[in-house]
Amino acid sequence: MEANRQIEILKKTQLFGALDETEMRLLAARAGLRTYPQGEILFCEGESCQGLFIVVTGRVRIFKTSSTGREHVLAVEGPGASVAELPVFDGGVYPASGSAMEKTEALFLSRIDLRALCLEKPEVSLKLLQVVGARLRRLVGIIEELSFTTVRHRLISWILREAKKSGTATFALQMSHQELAAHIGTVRELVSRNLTRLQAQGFIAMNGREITIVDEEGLQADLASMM
Amino acid sequence: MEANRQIEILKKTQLFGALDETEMRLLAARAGLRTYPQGEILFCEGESCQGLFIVVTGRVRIFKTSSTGREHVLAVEGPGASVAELPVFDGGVYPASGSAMEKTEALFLSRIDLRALCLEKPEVSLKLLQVVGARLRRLVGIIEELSFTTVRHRLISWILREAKKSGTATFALQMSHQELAAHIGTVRELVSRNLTRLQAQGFIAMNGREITIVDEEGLQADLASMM
DNA sequence: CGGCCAGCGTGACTTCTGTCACTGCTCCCC
DNA sequence: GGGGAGCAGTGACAGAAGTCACGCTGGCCG
Repeated sequence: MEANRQIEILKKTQLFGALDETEMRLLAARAGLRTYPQGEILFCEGESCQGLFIVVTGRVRIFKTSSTGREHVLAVEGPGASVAELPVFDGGVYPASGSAMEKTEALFLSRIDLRALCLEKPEVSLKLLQVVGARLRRLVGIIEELSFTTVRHRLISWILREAKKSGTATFALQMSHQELAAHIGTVRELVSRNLTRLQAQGFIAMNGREITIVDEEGLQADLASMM
Repeated sequence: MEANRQIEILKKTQLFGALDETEMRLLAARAGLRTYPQGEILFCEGESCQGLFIVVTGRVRIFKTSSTGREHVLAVEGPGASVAELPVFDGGVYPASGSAMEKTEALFLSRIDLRALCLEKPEVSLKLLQVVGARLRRLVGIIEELSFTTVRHRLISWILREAKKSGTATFALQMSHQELAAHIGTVRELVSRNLTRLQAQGFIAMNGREITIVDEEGLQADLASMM
């Protein structure tokens, strides 16, 4: 049953997990499941927002594109997360674009339905505020990094974060330098050069697509000294 | 009557303007009016959020500080605006600091009260989402500028925005170069140099603290060519 | 009136950034 | 096995960004 599957999905989302069965059914009836092949655009910067997406499977990359074609990734959202929450309130345009990093299924909820739900179930609004708040925090963090630090610093931060995420000192670089560059707000060449330099300085070791942190304290110290 | 004055104030805010008299009274009873002299800190980056501020008079400057002391202004909010909306949802920390740019009065609402209000009056949540959404848009805009453009570009954008705001080609620079630098994410010296250069190139004319746009199209063209 | 101080303008540098161009490498598909 | 396509490393630059150091000015206060 399509509807039952959707309800299962909805239960796992931060936004709607707390709704009761009846609400859930109503919501599922309104939501449309869409499938996007890898690389497909879900929504485009500048387009008018029509609704919100809930990622079911796959991952969605939220990014800005410059007029020269450079990209800056603002966030990557996986299953259970919502994307493009803005439309609930104003009917403005999407501030960034979203694309599927792999084959992705997403539920689409129109702003009209969502708005109605918010008015009926105030908890949903609060959850939404929570999600948007987290997003706001992340954006402020990005601004801080861009405004006050160098590419090297951002790269080190990224490496440390990634290692922490994996739980060990060694982790696999799962993306191309190009993509990593888009994450930390620079270009491919600088990622390449800075990685090489960190390796030459004995802070990290690289083996194919694997990065090992050799001297974590050194990296930390480097971060501190650059500030 | 203090309470009546507060109600007058609340009526003019985006957030609570639509509430009825009863609600308004309740809210006013809960809110605390605080006064801050010029330069005083309302809240500090990293402190745990306890509530939201409504600016009554004066202006509040929202900014990030780097460890070297550089600052980046994220927003300036005047009467009727709310500041630090985050606490409604999570009890996390303030992502940035807020200070009074001049003598400022602000109403403080605790997160508990606000949360209760949101649950009771879903419209308030929607308004909040609208405000937070606008903030989100602005932050994404800042990231875009920082990530893709130069100081010169940001300065030109700022000048064009400022002129538009004033409605004429001439407007007064109401802040020091230092402060302007904090707005566009750079340092004093670069503001000074770039202003001089724009003047030398005949795009703008400066007379004391007054800036006149001489060649708006030239500026626009410059923006376009840099991208 | 003299001194002080914040704010501005600038020169001299250093370091960072981003671009271009070219070279390999590897994987994949005919 | 032979091309390609896509990614990665690197040298060479040009221009931008930020730092330091100074000198100047105008306003304010004692």
